[in-house]
Amino acid sequence: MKIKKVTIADIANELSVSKTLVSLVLNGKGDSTSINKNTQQKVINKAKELKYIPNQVARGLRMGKTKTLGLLVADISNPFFARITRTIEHYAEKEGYSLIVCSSDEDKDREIRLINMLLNRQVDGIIMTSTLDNPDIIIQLVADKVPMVLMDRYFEGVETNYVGVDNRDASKNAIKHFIKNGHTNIGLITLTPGYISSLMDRKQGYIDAMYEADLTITEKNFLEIDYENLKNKDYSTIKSFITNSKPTSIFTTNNSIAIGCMEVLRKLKLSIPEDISLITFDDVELFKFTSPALSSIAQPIEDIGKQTVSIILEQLKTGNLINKRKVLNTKLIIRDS
Amino acid sequence: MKIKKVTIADIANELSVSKTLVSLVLNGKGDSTSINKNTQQKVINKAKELKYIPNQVARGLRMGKTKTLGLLVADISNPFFARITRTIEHYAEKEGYSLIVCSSDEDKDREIRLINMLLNRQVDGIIMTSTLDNPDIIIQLVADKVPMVLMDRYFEGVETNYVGVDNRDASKNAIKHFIKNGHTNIGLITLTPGYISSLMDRKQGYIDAMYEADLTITEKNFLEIDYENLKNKDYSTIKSFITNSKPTSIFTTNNSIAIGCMEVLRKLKLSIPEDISLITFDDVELFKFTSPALSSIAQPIEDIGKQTVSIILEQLKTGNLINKRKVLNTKLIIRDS
DNA sequence: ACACAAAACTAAATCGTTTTAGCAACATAT
DNA sequence: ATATGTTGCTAAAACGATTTAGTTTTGTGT
Repeated sequence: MKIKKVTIADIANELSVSKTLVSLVLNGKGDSTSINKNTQQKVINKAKELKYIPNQVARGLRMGKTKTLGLLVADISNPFFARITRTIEHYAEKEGYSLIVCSSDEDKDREIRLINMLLNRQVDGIIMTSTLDNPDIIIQLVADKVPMVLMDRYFEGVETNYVGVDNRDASKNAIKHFIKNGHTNIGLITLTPGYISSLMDRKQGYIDAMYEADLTITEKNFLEIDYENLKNKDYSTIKSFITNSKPTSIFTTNNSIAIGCMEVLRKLKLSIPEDISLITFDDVELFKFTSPALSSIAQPIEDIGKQTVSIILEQLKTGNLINKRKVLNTKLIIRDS
Repeated sequence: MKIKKVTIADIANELSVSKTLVSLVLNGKGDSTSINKNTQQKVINKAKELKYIPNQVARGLRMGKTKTLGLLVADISNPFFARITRTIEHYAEKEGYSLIVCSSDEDKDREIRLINMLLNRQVDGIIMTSTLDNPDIIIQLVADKVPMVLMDRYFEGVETNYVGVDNRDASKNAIKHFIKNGHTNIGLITLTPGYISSLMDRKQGYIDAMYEADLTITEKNFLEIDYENLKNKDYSTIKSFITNSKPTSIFTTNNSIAIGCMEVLRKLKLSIPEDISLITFDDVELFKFTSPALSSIAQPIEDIGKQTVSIILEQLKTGNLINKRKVLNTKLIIRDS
């Protein structure tokens, strides 16, 4: 049934040499351990002949490293995370690392399970966008010296690596753009788990801008929508928010909310930007082609991925935990909305 | 530097019992091997106390299975694959499987390297959208009894599992729609690696429809664009295709090409559908909101993922290779383009 | 008090690698 | 002739689990 796999022992037996020798040669340590060139070639040939495939699992057990990184995102099907994943894969691969990818679905318990799964699997490091409200587990990971980078979301007071953007400033600029264009009733729609740092900062940026412009903010300016509802495309709360608060402009804190918002506006036969203006965090390629083209805050996705990998690799190479914070720049793209 | 990890031996030592006992208890085999309830509880408590985390790598080595699946897609940042990945993750997780995700980038050599990487890592099975022109490696995998499912793309004459859609029929219907609306000069834009089955079938569906309607087809009806150019947003070939062939309608064989096409049409100041109609394979959520809303062929993404996992799990459970072909239905969504 | 079964537990092998510590043979230098 | 070094190789331990094939202890019936 199951085909017997070729091991180092098979090669050793066929050539009547020791496993040690085979291992040494196959790991390129033949020269430094003064193994006969001839013998080396024989081993290499035999390995090829038998189609030897090294067993990374055995290797991982012995060496205590798996050359695997855990990547925990909120939702891999969200284009923002999908694109980040692609760049992370790209840079990780260069150094021989593979990725175990998983989605927390913005569910705290699920995230904890997944972190444990990744630890079970002995990943060499974890990259994550955490949705936890309580960073105890993260603190534990730091204490256990697990190489880690928080992406997109950090925790106040937790000493670990972080790569993200200046959410507060970016949002502030977007809102200032609204204000400059004469808006005073500006709505903000964000996600319910109120403790996600990136989302909190985006909200704070909104508040900053409003405050600076001496505009009043009340509860009627804010809507928080459940991730679950968003996922199920249940946009009823958005609908009632818009009909009740009647904002002249809306800022959404991520791309999925923006899509929900467009859906609702269309249903309500409200047009953008005539009736309501819209700016959203996260740029998606197609926003350029939506009707109207959506204004958005673009994150430097390529760079986020690159920096993230670079930090985690530095930890893996040096063996020391480091504590870096990279705050990258966003770009406010004003289109027609 | 590196914190010593708690092993089964630590628990055994602290309680002065054997490793065997600990292992048995922790695997829920305590009752069936008649281990004292009291002892069992002690082991469980101690494991919790020491924060024992089972080492999946050691487990994988001993048991010969890693509870990991390899998922090889063309490009994880493409929404089509990102969404499929999400559903595969979902169904795989239910049975305790994690995913090593990687992107071939439509590059044959890269794909071969990635397949070997997955085998190295002893994944229990491989799900892939292969971009190979020569299926020798796939045939070898079948011979080696590696559990596998081809997704989206199959190989003629290779006896293995496949989950996908009826590309030929779906495309044919789309083209028929064009023809019904009076189009005779219908362009088709597809990807260069001409041997990807799904893309070939989509082209064939086009030919079928044209043939049935007695419309002539020449080379001027077709454009193949390099994946590399598409990735780099170099749309020059699309531009010259449109200006030279002057089609009144265009069928694109995937979502990225459609986006490139919209970009070019915009640059050429040609409007959809007045100057040129457009239908594309693959539906993306935002197509609903593009200007104009893009007509498309939607694949049953949820179902593709579900069936794929179900087939690979069946193989893993029974230990037998099976040979299933699931051809699912698409939906032609006619919007305004 | 003795046999016999059931309950409770364990030593050691195993999975496929890497690596430490060392052996044997031969060459070179003193 | 003896020490010293180099070349070429290997045995065995280790990584952390699971599992086979036991052994020992306890309980029950006669």
